[in-house]
Amino acid sequence: MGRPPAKSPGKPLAGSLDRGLLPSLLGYGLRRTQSAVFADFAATFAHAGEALTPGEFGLLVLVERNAGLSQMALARALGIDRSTLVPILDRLQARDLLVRHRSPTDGRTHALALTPFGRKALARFGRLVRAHEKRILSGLSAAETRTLIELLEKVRVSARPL
Amino acid sequence: MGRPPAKSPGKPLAGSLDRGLLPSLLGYGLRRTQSAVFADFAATFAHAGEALTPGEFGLLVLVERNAGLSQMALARALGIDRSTLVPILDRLQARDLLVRHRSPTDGRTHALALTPFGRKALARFGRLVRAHEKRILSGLSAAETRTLIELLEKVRVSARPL
DNA sequence: TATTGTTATACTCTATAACTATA
DNA sequence: TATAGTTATAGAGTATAACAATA
Repeated sequence: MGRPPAKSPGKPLAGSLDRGLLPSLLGYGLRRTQSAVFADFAATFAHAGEALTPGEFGLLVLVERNAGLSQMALARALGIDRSTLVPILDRLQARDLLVRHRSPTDGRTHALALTPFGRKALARFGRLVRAHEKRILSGLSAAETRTLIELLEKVRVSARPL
Repeated sequence: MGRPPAKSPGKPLAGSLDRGLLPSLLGYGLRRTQSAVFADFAATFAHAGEALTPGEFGLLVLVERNAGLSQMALARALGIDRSTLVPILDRLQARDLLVRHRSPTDGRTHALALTPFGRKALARFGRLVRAHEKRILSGLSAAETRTLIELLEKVRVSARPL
């Protein structure tokens, strides 16, 4: 949930992957763009004295909107294994952003919820994410933004479902 | 260089990140699409009995096109630290895809090059990548593909240069 | 001194397998 | 038995710091 930024390529070597080689190299463009977007996300938070990864943000939003959900349900929604989720929740819980409550109805599950502090923090995080999104989309018109999101979605469904 | 696929989200919980929350959530769409594309890449290679990550493919192409380059130059081109590159090259060298030659002019550097076997393998890999790209772009017209790549590039330059 | 490659170390994300508690 | 959460373990990407060889 938050691989390090991987700085953008330095000097373009002969035959950089930028173009030429293959039909389109969408995969490569996607990776480069994502890397830049990730770096911008991190820089936005660092500049505000906050620390959060895009994955953590998504997780917190999910918990806020589905208070009481179980770790299994959350793991499924995030597309990760339940064991992968454990240390991530440990960290967020250690930061007092969320808590694991014992479910009264099913002793096996934990009911996840944001703490009051977590809710306040998430409101702050949301503002930062909005500023971040605004910046990375600053070169696109509203129509282009919609188009981009639509095209990404089309690609996503064409990629192997697995 | 090749983080595991991270399966696509399962059942949509209330308030999935899919829409609503923020202006556009381009970052989220980007991550999901990239994850799906990565999975398709892996599946394409696995189906052909080959194993390679997008990062390894990019590295091999760079070495093929810039035979003799140093590890520092390659690390810079890939945007990773030189120490990160070492185990990656170890692995590719162990697979006999590339070799580190001592540079005759500068004893500190290694001149990287593909092996004959590596060149043949890369030709095979290129065909698989083309098939993969064709599949993930199957839902887009040629014009849409161009548009997508252009818009991704625009986003990339808007994201913090860092 | 500065640079290159390597090693040691440390995170994080990812997974599988096995264990515990509960159903 | 089956499910939820945890732990143990392992592989890969990422980095920083220190070291040897070379410039």
